[in-house]
Amino acid sequence: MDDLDRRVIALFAAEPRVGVLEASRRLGVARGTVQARLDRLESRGVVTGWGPDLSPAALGYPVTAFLTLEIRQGGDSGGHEGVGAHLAAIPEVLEAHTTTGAGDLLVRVVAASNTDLQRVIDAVLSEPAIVRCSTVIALATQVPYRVLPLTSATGVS
Amino acid sequence: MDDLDRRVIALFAAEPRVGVLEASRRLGVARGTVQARLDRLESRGVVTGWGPDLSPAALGYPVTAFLTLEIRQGGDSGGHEGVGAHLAAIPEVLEAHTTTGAGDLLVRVVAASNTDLQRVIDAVLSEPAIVRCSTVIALATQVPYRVLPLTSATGVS
DNA sequence: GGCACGTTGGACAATCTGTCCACTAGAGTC
DNA sequence: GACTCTAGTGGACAGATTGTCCAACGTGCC
Repeated sequence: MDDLDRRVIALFAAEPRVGVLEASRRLGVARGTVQARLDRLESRGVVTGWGPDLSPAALGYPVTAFLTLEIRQGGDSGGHEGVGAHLAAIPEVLEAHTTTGAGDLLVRVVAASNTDLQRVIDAVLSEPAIVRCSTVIALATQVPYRVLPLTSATGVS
Repeated sequence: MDDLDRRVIALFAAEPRVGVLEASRRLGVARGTVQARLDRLESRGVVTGWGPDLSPAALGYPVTAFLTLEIRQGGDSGGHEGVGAHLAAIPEVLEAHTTTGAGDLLVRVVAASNTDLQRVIDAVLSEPAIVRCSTVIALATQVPYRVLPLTSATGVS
C-alpha cells in the first residue's frame, strides 16, 4: 500500500471506465505495473469487487431507516444465527450487524415510503426471537458512504 | 426496470469483469441492447458507479462502530451543516446521516483497533456543537451490505 | 557474488469497444 | 387501417485494449 497503490485506487475510483492501459499512461508507469498492482490489491482483499453500485432510491426505495433489535437472551430457537438468516431473507434489509450492548442487532433497511416502512418492520419482527425494536429514520445524508479517504490516511503496511 | 434489466444487473454484479459483448451472449440478446440497458440504468441513476469496492478491514481498519450524536439545539455555530463538514473531514467517518429523534446524527466510523477507536471518537467530538455521543461497536456482520436483492423485489416502473 | 522481486519497454494475436447501418416488431395515435 | 415512435436485432468497420509472453535493469537481502 504505497503511494502508487493509492494513486491507482484513486484513479479507478474517480474514473472506473479507464482501462489499464489508459491508467498506466495517466500514472506514468508501465501497463504491467498497473495490472500487477491491481492484482495484488485484489488478492490482498483491499479491492473486493468492481460491481455496479446500485442506488436504493433509484430502485424505488428512497426511505432508509436503522433498526435496533433486541434478541431474546439464552435463546432456544437459534438466537443470533437464526435471526441473521431471517434478516438475510428480507430484500429490504441491506445490512445487519451484531453490536455491543445488550446483545443487540443494528439493521439498515430501506422502504418505498414511510408507510411501506411499516411493512418492512413487520417483516423483520415476524421473527419471534426479536424482543424489542427501535427505529430511527434517516432524514438527510451528511456524509455519503465512502472509503476512499481511508487510503490516504494510511495505516497499512 | 424489467426482467432484462434485472438480469443485466445481476450478471454484472456476479461477474463485473465480463464485457458488454460477453454479457450479450450470456443473456441471449444483441450487444446493442445490453449497452442501451446499461446506459439507461446509469442515466436513471440506478447504477451510480463502477468503482472498486474497498475493504476498510483490509486497509487496516477492522473495527467498525456506530456513533449516535446529539447536536446542540438552536445552534449559533452552524448546527447540522457545520457538523457535517466536520465529519466529512475525518477519513475514518465512512457515513453520516441525520435521523429522526432529538436532532440526532448516526455516524459510521472505522478504526484500527478498539484503542484507536478512542482517537477517532475524540476527533469526532472535537466539534463543540456535539452535546452527547453514544457508541456501539459492530461485532459480527450478519448481513453484509447488499442492494442486489432489491432489484428482484421490484417496486419501480 | 548470487538471488528474489518489482518494474520497464516491447511485442503478439485475439478480443472488445464505439459507432454506424438497415430492418423488424410492438405500442400508441389518428 | 395507416402512421409514428421506441426498442431490439444482426451485421459491419476501424481503432483500441486485453492477456500474455519476453529480456533487461535496479534494489534489497542472504
